[in-house]
Order: sequence, then C-alpha cells, then structure tokens
Amino acid sequence: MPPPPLFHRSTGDSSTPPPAARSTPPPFLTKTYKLVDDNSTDDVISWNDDGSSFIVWNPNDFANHLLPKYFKHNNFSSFIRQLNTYGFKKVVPDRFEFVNDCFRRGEERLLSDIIRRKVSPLTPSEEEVILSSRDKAITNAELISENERLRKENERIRKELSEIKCLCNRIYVMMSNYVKSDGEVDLFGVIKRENGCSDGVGSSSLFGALMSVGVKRLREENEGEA
Amino acid sequence: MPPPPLFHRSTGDSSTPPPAARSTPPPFLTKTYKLVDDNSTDDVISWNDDGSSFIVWNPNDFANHLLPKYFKHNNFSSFIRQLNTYGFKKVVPDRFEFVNDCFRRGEERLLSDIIRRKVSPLTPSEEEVILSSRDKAITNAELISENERLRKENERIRKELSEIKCLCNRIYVMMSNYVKSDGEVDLFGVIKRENGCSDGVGSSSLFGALMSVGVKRLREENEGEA
DNA sequence: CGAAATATTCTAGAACC
DNA sequence: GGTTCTAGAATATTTCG
Repeated sequence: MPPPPLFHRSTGDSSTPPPAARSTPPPFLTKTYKLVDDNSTDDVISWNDDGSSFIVWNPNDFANHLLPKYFKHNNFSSFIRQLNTYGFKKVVPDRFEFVNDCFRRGEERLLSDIIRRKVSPLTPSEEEVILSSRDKAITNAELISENERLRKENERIRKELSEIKCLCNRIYVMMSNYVKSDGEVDLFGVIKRENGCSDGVGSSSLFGALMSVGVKRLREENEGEA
Repeated sequence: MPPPPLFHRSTGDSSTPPPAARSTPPPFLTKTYKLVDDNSTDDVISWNDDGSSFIVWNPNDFANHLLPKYFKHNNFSSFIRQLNTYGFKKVVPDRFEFVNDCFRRGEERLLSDIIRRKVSPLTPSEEEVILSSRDKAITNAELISENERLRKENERIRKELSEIKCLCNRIYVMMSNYVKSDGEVDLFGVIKRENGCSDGVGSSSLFGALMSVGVKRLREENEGEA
C-alpha cells in the first residue's frame, strides 16, 4: 500500500491573500464548483485532466437531472448564460468545455476573484457622455485589475515553487544519506519512468536538476521485489 | 379538432402590400415548416391546436434526432437563434411554443413574407464614436498584450509546480517503500530543522502538509525507540 | 419595506463558416 | 444565409440594511 500523497491540488495554501475585496463567492459559482467537483457525476460533468476547465459530457442528463438539484430551473441555456456572465469561455467547438482563470480544481478560494459582469446602471444624464467610451472603460478597468491579480498570483506560485524545489532537494539528500551503498535499484530511473505528471515539455530541466545532484549513491537492496 | 381559422393575421392580405419582392423563402423557414407539419413527429414537435403556433414538446429528442435530419447541427440553441432571427416569439414561459404571424398551418405561401433580420451595418454616425476612442485603443492593446503574457507565464509556472509536486510525491513513495520498520532517523524532523529555503512567510502550510503525512507514518515506526 | 445584487428568461450582436 | 458563442435587456427572486 503506497503512502498517501504528500500534495494534493489544494487551495494555494502558502501565501498572500487575493488582491480584491473578499466576501463569499456568488452562489452560482460555489454551486457550479460543487457540481463539477462531485466525482459521482463525472460521467455527466467533470473537470478536465489538469483541472483547469470543466466539461459537460451529457447536456441532456445535466439539464434534466443535475441542474434542478442546484438551481431553480432545468434550462441548459440559462446555465450557459450564467457562465458567460461570470466570464467563462467555451474552449472548443465540439463539446461543452468551459474555462475561467479563477475556476480551477482545488482552488475554490479563487472563486472570490471572479467578477460578475455588471448590469449597466446608466442614468439618462450621463448616458451620452459615457456611451461612446463605455466599452473601452470597462475593458480597461477589467484588464488592469486582472493584470494585477495575475501578477500577484504569479508571485505566489513562484514562491511556492521555489520552496517545494528546495524541499524536494532536501528530501533527496536525506534519502541519499539513508540509502545503503550496496543497493542496486536506480530510484530516479523508476521515478522518471513511472512519472505520469509530466506533459513532456517543461519537465526536462526539473529532472535534470535533480539527477545532477547525485544519482550514483542511490541504490537499494529490494530489487527482487520490484 | 377545431376547424382552421377563416381569417388569419398575415402580412397585409387586406391592407398594405408586403415590404419587398419575394422569391422562394429561406431554407430555414421551409425546413422548419416541414418539420412542424410532419404528423409522424407530432409527439416531438407539432402545431398548436389552431395552427397559429408550433410547440417543441421534447427538446431533447428534437435536438438529437430531428434537427440533424434538416440542418447541419443538433444544437437546440442554434435553432432558437434562427427563430429569433426570423422574428418568431416565444409565447409562454413553461414550454417551447413559438409564434410568427406568417408561420401558420396550411399557409406555407406566407413564409415568403417573413423577413430575416438584417446584419447590423455600421452607420456613418457611429464611425465617429469609434474614431474618437482610438487613443484608448492603444492603451487597451498594451494591457491586452501584457495580460496575455502574464497569463501564459502563469500557466507555465502552474504546470511546473504541478509536475514537481507529483515528482515529490513519487520520491516520497519510493522513500516510504524503502524505509524499513527498524529505521531510526527522524527524516522529517531533520528536514524541518535544517531547512534553509523558506523565507519564513508562506512556507508553513507547505511543510505542514508534508509533516502531517510524513510524521504520522514515521511515528508509529519510531514509537518504541522514543 | 426597499434598494441592490443575483438569477432566469428571451432576444440580439458579432464573428466565423 | 447558417452556426456558434457571448452579451443585452427585462423580469423574477433573493439578500440585506
């Protein structure tokens, strides 16, 4: 029995609070998150592989059976309208897959960063002035706040990455000290071969760095069991 | 079954002449008429009692089985979009019943009177508005490109973080398999004490997660010794 | 209660084919 | 002209002071 995983994609545990005002996210977002995150309905709606989007696999079942359990209707189009209101984007033409930067598996906290598109509250007096530049103004404001958010999030992730790299190296050192010199198994070889996390693009340097630390000392005696 | 109405409100049978010359009606209208008029599918879509509107009784079957037979898609919403384009109106909230003055049972000729909504052409007056907001567009473009950059960077870091977490888990699994029940070293204690990577701010939870898992496993193994 | 926020519905804009 | 994706607009409904 393998040990429990050390890390799960969890709510960015380690850092700064999100940029903007924080209250509880709108009901639509929390409901939709639960909807997507519920593993018992993954055949109808689920996260994509890496948890960066979600997919409605069966719009009929979804609308008829799932929607009424969370909302006061069973109209797929109403659900879509809400997604658009909250800035979700459809990602491919051939299926109902939607993405939103702040809607990610294990990152429920980010839901608070999602901004609902506002309902144009124009008074007739200012209408004329604003009308021409309204779109641009909104877009600019949204972009600025979004850039700000992305910047801070990048910083947070960088920090977390830096820490975990260091931790990883430390674990490796400990392991090296612990390992007997008469072992035979190439630990990192196994790790690398069995690794199912890499997308094959950005991982080489990561492994390279770890490899270079000192693979030679890694040998173990339980080769027969492997 | 009530008889068909003697009179119908059509586009000026009795008063003003229709807006323009007519050739054959748009395919969408003739197809939809056939669709509705086909008695073999009345359980899915049919005229209402007096033939002044039509009702989609089963949107699921309609979309999945009927639409593809007439159109190049199976999306109910696309069908609705076309109805709106041709001036159909939904008549009640509780079912998909649509009406159009020139869409009536037995009056296929009237289809030619239905006018397709035009495709919003930009009037010269609106050009002015666009022109005046050109300066904003520049700033806007800059923001967008920066936004793009940040987004991509964010994605890249996330991926790397995800990979290294997975790798770290794998190392941990290997280590757990390797550790014998007679092990002596408090691995995580050492890691924690010797850790020099944290800046002391955002790292606690990271190590916390690791400790909570690792220490528990090690404790039972080291219990007797302590 | 009443104003603001959110939800639901119906229709339209816009890009792309 | 057709299909898709997103947004506008009008009501409902809910939330909250």
